[in-house]
Amino acid sequence: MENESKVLSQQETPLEKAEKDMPDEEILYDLADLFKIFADSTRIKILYVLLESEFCVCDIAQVLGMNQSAISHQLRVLKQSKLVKYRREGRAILYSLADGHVRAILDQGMEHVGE
Amino acid sequence: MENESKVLSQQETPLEKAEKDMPDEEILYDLADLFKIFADSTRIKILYVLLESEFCVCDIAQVLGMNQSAISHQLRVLKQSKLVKYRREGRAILYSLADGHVRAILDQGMEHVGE
DNA sequence: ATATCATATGAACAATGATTCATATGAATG
DNA sequence: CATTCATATGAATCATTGTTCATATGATAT
Repeated sequence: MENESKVLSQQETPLEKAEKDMPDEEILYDLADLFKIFADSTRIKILYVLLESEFCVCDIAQVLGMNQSAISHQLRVLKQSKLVKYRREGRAILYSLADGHVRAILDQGMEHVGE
Repeated sequence: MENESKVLSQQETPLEKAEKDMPDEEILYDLADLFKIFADSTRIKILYVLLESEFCVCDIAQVLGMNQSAISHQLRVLKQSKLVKYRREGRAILYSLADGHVRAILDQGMEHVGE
């Protein structure tokens, strides 16, 4: 007759299961890198501005009360991580959100922050 | 007869709306701080382990192949941000996820990373 | 009580990253 | 074509942070 301890010994332990279910190292790095983008209040502010509409660099800088260079550097980061896209309009370059994931991630975070 | 340009001039511009809809500075800092927690692959790994079950510090250290001190330091960060809780069991201290938000945030991030 | 095991803590170090300043690029306009 | 306006880039600086090493705390078992 099978006793419970014997059955248990054939199953994987929680530790083994945790190890087995762990995503690949590379995926986890990518995930951390994604959250790094959201881990700066300047970038978060930029994303919130772009939730409303597309804007040029100088408008974003004005709303945030920061200099143009700082915003341009951060837009570069956002561009590289495919969270924003851009198009030229006359002299200006208009930035906008690349897709709906940004809003989803911000909203999910806000839910935990609680407001 | 109301013409469209007159109505438009009475409405707020996208820039004004973006400014108005921006959450308070303090909230945005809290949000950035939350994402900072997820912005490190060691902490992400710890959270993934804890998705499975509660574990003691030494088990987590073993699974991740890191020394005990590093894990303890990171658990401190996770504890301070209310993402994990803990209880004593004999000599060991067992850590577990504080609530379901952790899984929700990780899943949302994974969706963008794409796997 | 003392030795042991699990965890926490503090200091030090290296690495990363955000902002500023100065300057370069590059398109548009006169 | 030269000037101007908008944006990008590079170097420098300052702050933050993850890890390690050494050690402290604190509970348990002999």
